[in-house]
Amino acid sequence: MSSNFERPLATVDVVMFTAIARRLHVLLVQRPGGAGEPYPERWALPGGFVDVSQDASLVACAKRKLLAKAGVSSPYLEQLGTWGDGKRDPRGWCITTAYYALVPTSEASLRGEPDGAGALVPTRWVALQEALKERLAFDHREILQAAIARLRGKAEYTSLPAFLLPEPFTLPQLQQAYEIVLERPLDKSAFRKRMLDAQFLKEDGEVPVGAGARTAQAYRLRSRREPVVFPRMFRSAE
Amino acid sequence: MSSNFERPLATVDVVMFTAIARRLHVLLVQRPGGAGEPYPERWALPGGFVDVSQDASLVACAKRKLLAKAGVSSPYLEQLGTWGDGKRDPRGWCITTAYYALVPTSEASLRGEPDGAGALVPTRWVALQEALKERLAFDHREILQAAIARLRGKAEYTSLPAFLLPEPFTLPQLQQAYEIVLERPLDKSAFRKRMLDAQFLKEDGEVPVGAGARTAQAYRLRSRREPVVFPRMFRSAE
DNA sequence: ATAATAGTGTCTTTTAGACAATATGTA
DNA sequence: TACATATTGTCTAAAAGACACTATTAT
Repeated sequence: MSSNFERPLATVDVVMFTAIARRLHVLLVQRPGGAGEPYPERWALPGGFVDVSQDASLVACAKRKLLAKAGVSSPYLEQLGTWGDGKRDPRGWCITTAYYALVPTSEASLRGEPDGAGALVPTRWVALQEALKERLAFDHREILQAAIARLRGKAEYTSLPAFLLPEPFTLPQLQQAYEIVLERPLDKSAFRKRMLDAQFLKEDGEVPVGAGARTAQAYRLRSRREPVVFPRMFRSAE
Repeated sequence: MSSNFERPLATVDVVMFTAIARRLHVLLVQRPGGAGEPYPERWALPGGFVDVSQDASLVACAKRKLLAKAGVSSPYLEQLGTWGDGKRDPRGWCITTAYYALVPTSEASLRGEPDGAGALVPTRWVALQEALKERLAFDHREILQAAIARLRGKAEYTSLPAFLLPEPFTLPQLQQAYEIVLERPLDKSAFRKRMLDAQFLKEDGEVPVGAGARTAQAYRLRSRREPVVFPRMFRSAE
């Protein structure tokens, strides 16, 4: 019967983004160093085998890892893609479905989780620039680059960067989130018009903004599920 | 060790689109009727188990199915997403990675392939409207809907519908491809400006267009690999 | 000449970018 | 009051939509 094919290994990896000190960071974990372990002690994206007896679905598996590693339970989470071939894992033909998540800055608390043997798995937020210099395990560099491309691409025409902010937030903070993702300055007036016209924000009081300056209008997202799509890209992206 | 987890089943499905008689069609195959077969005799997307001994990668597996079922070897092919949980297949926890392909109209020749037992697997191009009425096997209706949403979505701001056409083609034919995908008429002048400004076409002679009418400029794609991204969406999509 | 379809031009509308000007809070 | 930052306004530019107009070919 067809279901008697040899089954490939199945894993889930998660690219978790957060903004720290005005720079994008990504969560990396260090692989164990034991004998027989692939890529011992290399840094890698958090992930692991799908546990058929525990995970109801692929996305449930991703959420489990998100909670275990970053302590967040419902950030923005989207499937990024699936990589599968006979060579990406020395243990055999292996499929990984990758997700990416945007973790609001304040919630980005680290959790050094004990692994199966009770040892602490080293875990840290790494600036994108540094992470791309690392020799990551498996094809995780390629997956990370795909995640960055997806995030940057969607930032050009959706409200996606808003999910990097804890609520409520101000328009200047939102603009800063965009600038962190896109790595270029945006015009203040055009930015504000665009955001307010898109109808995805609702007002939520005012907040002081420090050091003898005017208070700012605070906003919340109308929906934390999906970003809204703008009718046009930012111009300098062309 | 971690690789001793029970492995889920792994399959690949392909949503093949083509344009026939000014309507989008999708390729469906009929599932076998034998005892123990899930969804016997239901129509389904072409697909099947990843063959670890034969397929170098997931995309190679998708290409194999594309060649076997529709007889095309290098149409536009893009990963759509991956569905995986314990309930979508009665045979067990099953992951499927779905691809979608745009098959140029003239190449859409059907191949009734013999299956393992030598019987012919019923295969047909079905108009989208009809396909969505069918009670498809597994979660193939959901996958099909995701593919349609992706195709329509990308048609709003990329040159994707061009991959439905055999080369060379004319601008009016390209406009028709867009109208078939988007299911709404587009303005001729705005459409032409947009396409020509995007620099993804190169001229390739002229072609008569029949019945006492002016000949049309023919074009080819500069690249059949990737569609180009326009700086703005079609307006009526807002 | 006529019909049919390809291709162009013009005007308006929308939205972004540049950047100056105004508003409002704290020290 | 002075300063810092939020917020608004004005002008220009780019691109799309509407739609009328011109061009070219077969009969």
